[in-house]
Amino acid sequence: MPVSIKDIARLAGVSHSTVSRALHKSPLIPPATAQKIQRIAEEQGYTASAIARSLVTRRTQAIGVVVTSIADPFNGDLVDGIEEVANQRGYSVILATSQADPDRELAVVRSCQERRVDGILVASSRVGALYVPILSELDVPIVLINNQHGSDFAHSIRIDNVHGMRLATEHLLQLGHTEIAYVGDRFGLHSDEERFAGYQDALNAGQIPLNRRLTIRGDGKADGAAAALDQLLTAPTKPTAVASYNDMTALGLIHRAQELGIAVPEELSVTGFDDIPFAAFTRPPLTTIRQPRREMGREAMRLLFALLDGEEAQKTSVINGELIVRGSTAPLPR
Amino acid sequence: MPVSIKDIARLAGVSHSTVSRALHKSPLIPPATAQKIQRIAEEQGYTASAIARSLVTRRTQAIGVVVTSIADPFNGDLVDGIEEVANQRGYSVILATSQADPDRELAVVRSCQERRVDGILVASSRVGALYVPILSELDVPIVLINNQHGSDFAHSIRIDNVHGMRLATEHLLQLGHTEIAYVGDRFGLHSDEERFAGYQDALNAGQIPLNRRLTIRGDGKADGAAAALDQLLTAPTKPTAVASYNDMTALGLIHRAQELGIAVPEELSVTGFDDIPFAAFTRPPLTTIRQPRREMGREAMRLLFALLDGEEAQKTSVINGELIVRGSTAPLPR
DNA sequence: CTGAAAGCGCTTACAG
DNA sequence: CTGAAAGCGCTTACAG
Repeated sequence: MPVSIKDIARLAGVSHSTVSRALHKSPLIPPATAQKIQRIAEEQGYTASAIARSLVTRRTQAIGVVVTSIADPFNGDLVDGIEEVANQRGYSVILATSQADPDRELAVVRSCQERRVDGILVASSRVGALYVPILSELDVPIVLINNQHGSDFAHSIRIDNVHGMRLATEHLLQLGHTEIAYVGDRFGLHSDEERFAGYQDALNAGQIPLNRRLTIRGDGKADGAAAALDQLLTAPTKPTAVASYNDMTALGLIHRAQELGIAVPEELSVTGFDDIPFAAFTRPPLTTIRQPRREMGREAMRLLFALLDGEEAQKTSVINGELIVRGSTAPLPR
Repeated sequence: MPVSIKDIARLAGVSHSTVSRALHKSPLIPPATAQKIQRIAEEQGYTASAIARSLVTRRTQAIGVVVTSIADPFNGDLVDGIEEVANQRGYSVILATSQADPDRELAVVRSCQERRVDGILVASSRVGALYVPILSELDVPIVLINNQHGSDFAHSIRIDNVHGMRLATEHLLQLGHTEIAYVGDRFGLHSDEERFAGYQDALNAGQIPLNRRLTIRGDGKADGAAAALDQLLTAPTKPTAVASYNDMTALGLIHRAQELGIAVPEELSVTGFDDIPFAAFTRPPLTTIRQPRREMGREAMRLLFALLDGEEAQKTSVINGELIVRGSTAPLPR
């Protein structure tokens, strides 16, 4: 239905090869001819078919981005950064959600392949270690962002979880806390293991023995955190501070504490991880570890472009988080 | 580079037509042959080229989605709903951001056209009335979501802004407030005009005269809201309640009020609009008008599919928001 | 400077 | 059941 190069050729009385050249501003075509052809194309509302072009150039100028959910504000920022640098080079983004389901992740990666995207970006990849080879064997370049399987995958960029949680825990130690709890995510999440390791590191460095009763699992969301706090309060020694796996957990903790009449930060200091957009607006505003999401998106896209350009790119780049001190933490009252 | 139908044909000793048929499970091909071909395809890691297929079928099974910014949680939910129903029918989503810039919006729509998407969804379209014809003349079906030009565009789905803000204002009136301020967005936003109209409607119905000193502009964000509150407090009659254009404005208002030692909701009731994910987590939690974002995304996608299926679809569907009463509003103390 | 030709990887009527 | 042929809309060497 849309007008093609042939229609224009007929109208202009030239061959379609000439039209193609004129539209590409080929130096071979004299300006007069080129302008005439361009005018006709304009009049006819011609829009080149990227599909046809891709078939011959073997480039789609499109990259596939797979995230767990686009509704997650974390991914929103990430994709924004990706889009920004993709657009600078005229690339489009094909978005797909994995729903944090490994099978679906593989399926959407496959769909990206069918569309012949030039490269793929996967955030929070959850395919099990068994499937990692499948990803590696794709003949399209792929880079992972904060992947959840520990494996040192082909190319990836990730936040330094150990370092970040150590920062948060050290902050709590410096405030004088010693009974510091850790509320994690569900079992098996690589990032949770790493953050827990950072928590342990800081405790060790501070000569504080690890108290298993103060280590507990949430679910990465507010609800799980509320339940975790209830459980935490049954421990013989009450924590005066808690380092949370992420901001949503911290928010749930604070919410529940307030319901129980426990003042934050006066009676309980709480740290988060992520620095989601609302962390600054909660009451009290959240002390947390900022992940430079947008920048991570940009960086991942740059890495992918480097790969596409055939450059020798580093395999993994690790990004540091930053401690943002706000109002949810306070010195231990003595 | 990827293996093609021809490679498989050679390996299987058949023509590429037969391979094509076998891979599509055509009833023409006997099971034995089909299985053999499928096995070879599997072994060779064959992935069909959607590009080549699209060229002949004239369908890409892709739809273009243009939003102002994907980092905006509002759009995140919307896109999630879109993706959900798109995926059910095997469609992919090509995402593009307009940055709320009309020129860029037109550019990305054009890029979607080049990619020969089967349809286009545009959220919060901001192209001026002058450009609306350009959108209407596309030969690809397009549906708009909450478009910002008042024009009754081809096909669209939108929240009923007048109704929503009337709901919020009526709620305030019922609590006994009479000095109710309105803090809007910047000048010229269609949705702001509509919400303001809803505010006026409720006031009229309640026999409350409109007080211009209580009508003020924010910028749709927390910062602008803080400034707006400062200005509001210089008015001769202080408001006891304020209806805000959106949640971010309400949050900024509450934040600033608390800084100034004004208790919310005891001394000042505040309503929002949108019901962003965090509205339930602020202190006090926000009374607001919920926009069913995900459902709106689903509905828009369904409308687009109806168009693609050649069905007679309604032109505009208007969705009602819902009043969610939480803690930021209280009866006027007497 | 310009056109005819080949080809990108498929689908699908048309013959057999 | 199967293959040869045409064609989707382009790009680009190859001749002239």
